[in-house]
Order: sequence, then C-alpha cells, then structure tokens
Amino acid sequence: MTDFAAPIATVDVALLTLREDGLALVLVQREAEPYAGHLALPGGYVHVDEDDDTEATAARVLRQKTGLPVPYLEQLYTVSGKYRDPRGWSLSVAYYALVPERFLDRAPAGGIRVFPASALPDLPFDHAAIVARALGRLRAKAAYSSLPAYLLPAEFTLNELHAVYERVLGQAMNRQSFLRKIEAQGMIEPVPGQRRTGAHRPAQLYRLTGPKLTEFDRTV
Amino acid sequence: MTDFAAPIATVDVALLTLREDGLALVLVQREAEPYAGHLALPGGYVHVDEDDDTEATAARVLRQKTGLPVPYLEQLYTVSGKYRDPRGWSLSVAYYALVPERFLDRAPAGGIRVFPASALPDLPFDHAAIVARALGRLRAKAAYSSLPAYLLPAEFTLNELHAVYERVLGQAMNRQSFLRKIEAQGMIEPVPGQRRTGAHRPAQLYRLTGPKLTEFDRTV
DNA sequence: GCCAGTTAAATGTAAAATGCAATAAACAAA
DNA sequence: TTTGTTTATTGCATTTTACATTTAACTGGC
Repeated sequence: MTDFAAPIATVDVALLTLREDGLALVLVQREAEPYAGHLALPGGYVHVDEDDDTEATAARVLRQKTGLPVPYLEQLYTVSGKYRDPRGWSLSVAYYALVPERFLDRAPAGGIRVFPASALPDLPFDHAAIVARALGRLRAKAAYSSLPAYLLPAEFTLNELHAVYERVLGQAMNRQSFLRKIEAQGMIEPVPGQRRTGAHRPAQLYRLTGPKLTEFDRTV
Repeated sequence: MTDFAAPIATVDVALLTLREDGLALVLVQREAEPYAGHLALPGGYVHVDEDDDTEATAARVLRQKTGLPVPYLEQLYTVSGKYRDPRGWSLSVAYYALVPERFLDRAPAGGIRVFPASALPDLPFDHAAIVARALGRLRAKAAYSSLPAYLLPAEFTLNELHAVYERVLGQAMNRQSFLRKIEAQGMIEPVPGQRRTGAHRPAQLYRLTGPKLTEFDRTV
C-alpha cells in the first residue's frame, strides 16, 4: 500500500441570520496566517485528537470563534484544490448554520461582525463562493422544509413565520395557502401563550413540533 | 501558526443505475489494504499532484476502477471520524453518480459487480451509510429535478421517462399530470426520431434540453 | 363604559391545477 | 382491409390554490 501526501483539512462555517435589512452573515477576524486580521468565515483546522468528526469541528469552531448558540448546523459542501489556499492543496468541509437575530447579542463584545448578504466585504480564500452556496442552499431548501423557522426564536407567531419565509424566498405568498401547507405538514404546534404587540387581537404562539428539520412533500 | 496532523483524505463514489429489478449499485473489488479483496465502492486517495480537486479525484477513480462513462456526477457528503477507517482519523468526500444500464457492458470484463440496492453485500468502512445517503438524495431530488433522466440514454420516449420517475420515486403517477409538469419546466425537447417497438404507433423521441440538471419550481 | 382602530383568524368563492376516463392516431401482423 | 396494441390528445369532474370578505379579539381614546 502506498501512502499519499494528505491535503490540509479545515472546516469553515457560513453563519447566517435574518435582520431587518435581509439575510446577513456573521464574520470574525482571523487570528492566524494566512490573511491574519482579515474578516473571514469562522473556521479552523480539524483537530484529530479532539474532534469526533468534522461536524464536531464546526461546532467547536463556532463556539470558540463566535460564542453563539446555534440552533441549526448542516454540512454544505466540501471545497478543495491546489490554489484555494496559499498553504497548498487543501480541503475544507464547509457548513452553514442559522441563528435568530436576537441571539447575536450573546456574542462576546467585539467578537463578531455582521454584514448584509447583499453587501459583503472582500473575503479570503473561496469564502465568497461558500457563502453564495450557503445562501443558495438556504433559499432552495426553504421552499420545502422548516428551515426558515430556525431563523426565529423557539416560539413565534404565524405572521412571523409567514414573514420569514417570504423574506428568505424573496417573494410574497398568500397567507392562507401558506398556512394551510404548513399545517398539512404537521411542522408546528401551538403553545399555550400569545403575543401582544399593540391595540389589537393577540397572536397565538407556535413552536416546531420537533428539534429536527421537517421536509415537505411539496413546495410552499 | 501551529500545524495540525491532517487526516487521511479519500474519495468514494456510489455509482447507481436502474435495472429491471430496481435501483442497483456498482461495486469493485478492493486491491489495497485494508479490506483488500472485498467488494466496496470505487474509491481512493486524493492525489494532490494530479487531481485539480476532489471532483477530479472522483472522475479519475471512476475511470480507473470501473472504466465506465458516467453522465452524472455530484458531490454527496463528506464522512469523517476517528473510527470509520482502521488507518486512523480519516475524511472521505463521497460522490454519487448515475449511469444508464446499457452503459454497463462497456466496463472491462470482470471489472465491476452490480447488486440490487435492496440486496447489497456487506460493505467495508461506512460505505453502506454512503449508499443509503446516495439513494436518499437521488429519491429526494428526483421529485423536483431532471435527475432520473440521467438513468436513461441520451434519447428516450415519454413513456420511458415516466417509468423511470415512477420507479425511482417508488410510486405511480398520473401520466398526463406528469407530462404536463415536465413540459412546463422546459426540461426536454423532441428530437427528429421515433422508437418503433411493435405492432403499434411509434413513440416520439426526446432529449434533455441541456447537459445540466434542471431543477423544478414544484414537485412532479 | 363604549366606540374606533388595528391585527389575527376564519370563511366563502372564483380560478387554476390535477386526476381520470374516453377518444383518436399510428403502426404491424393477420 | 381488419384487428390488436401502444401512443397521443381531448374533455370533464374533482381537488387545490389564490384572493377577497367577514368575524374575532384586543388597546386606547372619548
């Protein structure tokens, strides 16, 4: 058996959130070379002595570099090649993650920077391509899954759910049709609370029926 | 900057086809340890000196180990961990590929073995999990894309297309509704030939409008 | 205490998509 | 020319979806 030179193995995470101005990306400042000091996706080497697998690496990197609790984390794509990293032939297992906007203030002060997905700074390596793919995956999967709900806190109203789907998908949807489909998928259930936000009828609160992603049998 | 021990990096490919008895998997006999002589997914080390990226590795591995022309190849998932390979902490970028059944006889004699997906032999490493994920991806994506068409030769009849969707999805579909949706997606176009198969009206031949996968805006 | 204003939720109806059956077309073989 | 078989088209009933309207539930001003 012949051994071959193994490429550098890293993990990068595109951490997305939804703000007033649309989808946004969480960036951190790189500490190590190359590109030390530059804003980049949170990422790092796979630590074979402490990480069970690359998903554990991604969770560790998120914890260490952003300090944020992350309700959704999924493997995205593995990028690889000779020229994507100045250190040589490298391989990065990219993940994407979703976090509700209101969780962002739990990050250590000065630890993270948030940019609108439509106005990102220049990013090192092929991080811009990873972000583009993460946004594409999120938008595609939003059409047939409970994914956008992970951009909301655990309890939410039907209007909030409706709005987050419309904003992720970038198109208006009929409220009744949307709710009928959501209901048919059994993805959410009411919880015994209501949200009062003004001089009008309060909205029933709902939550996801389970911690795992629900995939629909048709699009919303 | 501290370097870390890089894990072993390999690529494995789940090559699927559709036969009379259903979806089937192409396996090859491993030449090298570990598991030399066992049937396994075609796979191998990433060669950083000759492969542009892991997709090039996958294409090279398919060429070298099966000799088959493969009309569709897509990255599936990266598996990783300390215990999946006896050589140590390893990382395998898994791909899945589709090939029409009639291409299978182009493989060198004795080079490949084909098994029904429902009756696979024991597979080494976590290859069984990779195959399960490949089948899941194929079935899920079949519902909203032109993917099943890559299990057919370049030119096919509407009945053949209908049948391959039904068999991949595992459920009967109304023929008219199916064709209406396929037509609405602009995924196929007629070519000037017809297929004569008996004492009856011949069927118009069609082909995919482009070499790339078409994704639908709703399910079939 | 009651009315106005506002948003949430439910209801009704028209339009569109889908499923099913029946009919017509095209061919080979008898 | 007739018959049997599969492909392709057409028509219509049923279901699903989109849109508009109505009812419900609440706060705050009068």
